[in-house]
Amino acid sequence: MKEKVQTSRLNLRPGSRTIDYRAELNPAQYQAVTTLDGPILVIAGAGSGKTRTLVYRVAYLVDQGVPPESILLLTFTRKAAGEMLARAEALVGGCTRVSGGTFHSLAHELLRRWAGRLGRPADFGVIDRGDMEAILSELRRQAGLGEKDRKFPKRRTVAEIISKTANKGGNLQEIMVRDYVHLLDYHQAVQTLARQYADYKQANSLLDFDDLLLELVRLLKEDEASRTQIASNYQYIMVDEYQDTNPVQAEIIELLGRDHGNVMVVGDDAQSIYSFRGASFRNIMEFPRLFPSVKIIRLEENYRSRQPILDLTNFLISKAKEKYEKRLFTRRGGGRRPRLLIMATEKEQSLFICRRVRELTAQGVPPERIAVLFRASSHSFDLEIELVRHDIDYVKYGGRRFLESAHIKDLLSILRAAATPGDGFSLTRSLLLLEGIGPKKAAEISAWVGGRRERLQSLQEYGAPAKVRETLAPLADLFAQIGAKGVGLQDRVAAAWDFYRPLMETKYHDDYPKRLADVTEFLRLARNYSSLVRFLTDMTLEPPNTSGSKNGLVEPRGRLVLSTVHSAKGLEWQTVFIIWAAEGRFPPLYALNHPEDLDEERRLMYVAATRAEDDLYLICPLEAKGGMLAAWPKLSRFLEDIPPELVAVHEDVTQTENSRRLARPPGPPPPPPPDGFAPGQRVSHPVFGLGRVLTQLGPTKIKVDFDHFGAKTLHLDYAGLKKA
DNA sequence: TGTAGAATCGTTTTT
DNA sequence: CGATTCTACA
Repeated sequence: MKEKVQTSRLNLRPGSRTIDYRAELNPAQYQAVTTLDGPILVIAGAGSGKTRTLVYRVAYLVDQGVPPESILLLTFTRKAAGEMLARAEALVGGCTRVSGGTFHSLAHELLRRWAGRLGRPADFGVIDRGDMEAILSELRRQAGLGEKDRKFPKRRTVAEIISKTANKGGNLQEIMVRDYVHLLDYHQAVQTLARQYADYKQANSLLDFDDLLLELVRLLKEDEASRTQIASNYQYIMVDEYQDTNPVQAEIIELLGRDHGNVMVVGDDAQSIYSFRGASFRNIMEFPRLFPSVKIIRLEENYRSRQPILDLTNFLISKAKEKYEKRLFTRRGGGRRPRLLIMATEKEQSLFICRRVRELTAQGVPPERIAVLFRASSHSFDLEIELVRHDIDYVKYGGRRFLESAHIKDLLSILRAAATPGDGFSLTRSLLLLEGIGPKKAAEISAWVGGRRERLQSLQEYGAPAKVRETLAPLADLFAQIGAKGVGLQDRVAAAWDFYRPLMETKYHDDYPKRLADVTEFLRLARNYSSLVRFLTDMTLEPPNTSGSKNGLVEPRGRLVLSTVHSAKGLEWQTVFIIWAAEGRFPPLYALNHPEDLDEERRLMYVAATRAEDDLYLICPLEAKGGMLAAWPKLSRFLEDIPPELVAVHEDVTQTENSRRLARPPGPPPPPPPDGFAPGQRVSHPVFGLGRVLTQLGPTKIKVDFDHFGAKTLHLDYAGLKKA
């Protein structure tokens, strides 16, 4: 069969080193590694050697004579895949191939090969969330929906609703009733946009991330012959980070594994942090329903962190409302208690980290063994400024990515338009680059092309004044050049760049050099590929998150690591700083009202804290800033009730001023005491906006129902509440 | 009418 | 910094 999927290549040569499985693994790990038949569910705690177990299992299976290409290894993130590859190579090395990658890359590859069975073209384009949002706002503009209506749902929210509907298989209205009650007025409009979006994808041969998985399920379900044939390629299926999968992914696993049941999934319910895209830790508990003969193995020994860190993380997670009991322990003795630092300002926080990183590296700790973690990528902006000023080199994971920059999107859209003539979306974007062509003409021309390759390559024949034809000619030539047979990928990419370079020079004159560096990186990445389509889809499905990446992971050698908590999943460092552990940031403001969201935020804090091996710093600047924080600056609720013996408050940074601030929250200067508010009175709050007074609970306490944040109890001295 | 450029706004997390 | 909205001009 030629339908093997080889998205990532795991290079292994068992025998290049003798592995003594029994000695190198603990009994539970050993059992997981060596069980050959039937489904296995591994419930594992943080730092328990999950990846190690999977890697050893691959080696073991190969030792047992299982052909490596019939082992399918699936992970949720490309980072996890990269990590696994790296460890596997460290373990053995060699050149054996294992099938695998992310669910999305698997789906993409299978769909391309089997597109005919679904009656769709094999050269569909794949669009990411940014593309989806761009399409939605264009559709909204065209339909003239909610013009000048400031309350109209943002394109991001519309995209979210549509994606949730796809993932949960429910209907759009139900989803909106449950999660977007405040937008229910717009339900008709959203419904319309959803329909138009579906039509748009159909017309332009596009699939979004959700479609990839859903279409694969459709293929496997509707065509039993295809399913058996595809499934027979994989004798063993292994899934890492199973708590991050959604029901659609679970279905894929079931469909691929049901013939033999040799499916092993590994996960930790306490680390489920992707519910916003339909993942649920409940999936783990659903697994035995999919595979009733499952064997359940628990890995509870932690090999990463020292006991004082585990004491704290055990406490953190014990407060979660819903969880499966698990108590991690370690044999790693000694270690210091995690330190909790309250600072007056963000600046102090940044300076403290610079100073401490300097000290640590002076003591011989490699910078790449130190990480600073935060809830949202913007939280590190000030720190980044200070790091540059202190000449401390760093890499940053998460946040704005390479592909989101306009210049890379431009270049990519030219290549995509040329490679997939049906992709009118990319064609439109390419056309917009040309002088004198705006949204109207671009849409017109794109419609005229209508997916026909001949027309794409002779754009100048589009009936229009000579001036427009003149503008179009170079682009048509370029498409012809890229689309020509027998041209190598490098030449195609180079041609696109030759075309775009002068445009970029004028369009982004100010920061041309900075963007040029990105393009150079883009060209370098292209050198690893020989097929244009392959390159383009990898750019969408597994984009590098910054320059200098390998396996989607930046080599941090010699550099401090900055990361969002989401991107830190699965990684570990000797020393970890968690910054902005403050109400309104971690947990973020928008989570304060939803208990389920708060539970996920708590797990997020748990994931962050469990990344630390030896030392953990929790830092909270008591500074209200830009309306990001709660009513007044306050330590994160997750850390507030920690028993004092579990953390150390570091004295030399908690200066007198800070102690005073701690004793009484500072907040904005208290407004003159209002005369009192009557129930029903409309009020406005600096952070929560408009609302209606419910009851006054006492001289300083009042309960207000905010339009966008629900009911809240406020302290009148601090809240800055005004009559509206 | 449609395009280009200036001013303003807002910013979770990810496949 | 990118998206959106506003304004000037062809």
